[in-house]
Amino acid sequence: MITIDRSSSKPYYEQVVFAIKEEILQGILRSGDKIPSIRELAQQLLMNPNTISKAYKQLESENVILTVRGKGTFIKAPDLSVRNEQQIKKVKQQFTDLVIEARYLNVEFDELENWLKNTKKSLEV
Amino acid sequence: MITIDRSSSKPYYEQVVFAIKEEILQGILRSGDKIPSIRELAQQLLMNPNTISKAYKQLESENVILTVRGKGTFIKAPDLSVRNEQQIKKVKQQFTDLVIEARYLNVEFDELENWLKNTKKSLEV
Amino acid sequence: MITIDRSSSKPYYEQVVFAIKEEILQGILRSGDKIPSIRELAQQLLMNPNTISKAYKQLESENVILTVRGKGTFIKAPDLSVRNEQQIKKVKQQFTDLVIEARYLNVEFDELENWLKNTKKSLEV
Amino acid sequence: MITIDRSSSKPYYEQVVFAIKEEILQGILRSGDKIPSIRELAQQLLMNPNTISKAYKQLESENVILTVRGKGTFIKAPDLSVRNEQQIKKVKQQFTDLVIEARYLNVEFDELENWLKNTKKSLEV
DNA sequence: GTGGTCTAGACCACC
DNA sequence: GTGGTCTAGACCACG
Repeated sequence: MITIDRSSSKPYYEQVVFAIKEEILQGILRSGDKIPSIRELAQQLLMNPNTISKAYKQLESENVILTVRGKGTFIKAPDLSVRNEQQIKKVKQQFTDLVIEARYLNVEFDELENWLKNTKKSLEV
Repeated sequence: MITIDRSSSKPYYEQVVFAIKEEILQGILRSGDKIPSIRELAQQLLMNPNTISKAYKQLESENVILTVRGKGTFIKAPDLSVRNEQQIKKVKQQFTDLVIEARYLNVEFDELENWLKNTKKSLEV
Repeated sequence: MITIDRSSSKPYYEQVVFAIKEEILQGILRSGDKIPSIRELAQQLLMNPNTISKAYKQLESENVILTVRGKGTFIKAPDLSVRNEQQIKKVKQQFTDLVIEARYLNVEFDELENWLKNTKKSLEV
Repeated sequence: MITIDRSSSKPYYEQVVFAIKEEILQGILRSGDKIPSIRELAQQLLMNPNTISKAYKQLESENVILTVRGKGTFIKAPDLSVRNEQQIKKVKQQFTDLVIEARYLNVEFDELENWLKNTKKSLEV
């Protein structure tokens, strides 16, 4: 179940994109599953359809979902053989930045490793 | 030496904040060291003094630097005894989100651990 | 209603910060209330939007208000369980200094107690 | 013994003014006592003579000290019969502002009364 | 419509 | 010389 944090500084549409990806990784959504239409999800989350539309467009451009006219929107099987190295580089940069930020807040590397392990566990289906 | 990525979407002033923190963690800047004046750094980075000022103000509010009137700005010894748990919580959330993002890009957990280790190494003084 | 003392040496943006806090303590503003947009308040007080923005940013960093994108700015419920002892120490120092200053102006302690009591009354909702 | 907090945002000269007043209230300095010359105090506090000069000038304008050419500078007996109501009004405003600030930091009125009492005690000669 | 960022240029207090 | 404040005006992302 997607929930939107309206007080977060993260754009709503990014939160939606992220939530879908998370549910896929958790196995809640699987390849081929149908996801709600833009209007449905907008109504469900009390959001503007434009916002959901933007999220779905981004998910499409990232090859996460597929929209079939007249049928609906479906989860696509992730292509494990291809890696978007450019994207990964970005994420890596953000990762490093975040580690530095955490270190500056007196978070030890051991603690960071724990964070990583816990996230790993939470994604095991 | 601070460099600004003008094509990044990260605000300039945040990049400056981050760069200073990084240099401190790397041991390049040490407690008591003088950092360039607002005007100096602005000229050096070809930026507006207001932008640098914003960065310095944030660093001061985060207790990273100390401003002494007419003398300049100095690195402050981080208070290792205090942990801002509220801030840490935020960073942890970002960390978890980033891990999920990375996993979706087919980055294995082993690779993430390597990123962590490498960052650790780069910060060893 | 916020009024700015343009002859005061206190920065405008601090006066705004202070005025908002005062209205909250007086019960004029309550948790969840919407406050004017930056542009609105700027126009109303005949000030530059940047100045109001600075005030709002400080209020947000102090956890007094909450900014919701495209919706506006709202009063946040103060977290009564957390005390920022570092900040309190600063205020205590200022308080003590001010008492000494007052004593030097021949203000008796009884009078100071009255000031305190009157302020208390004015904040009783 | 005067000490200057070089990391404070309070101007040095104001700190000097304040310190002299405090010593008078504490009974360390009494009416007629000779205080160091500008040069002496500047050397002692490792400060620029201009700064001390500014402080002394302000103290003179506030009728706290008296400079006798060729003799030195002396503490003046405070005139208890006259009250500078304008100054007091200013201080009262600052006082009220500070109380509001403290209240916002979850400092109860009882605690503020204690601060007041403790300051009173510390000034009893 | 909202707030966030950045630039440019001005003035001020402090040292 | 230093940093702090304020104004003016521009552009952008988000909803």
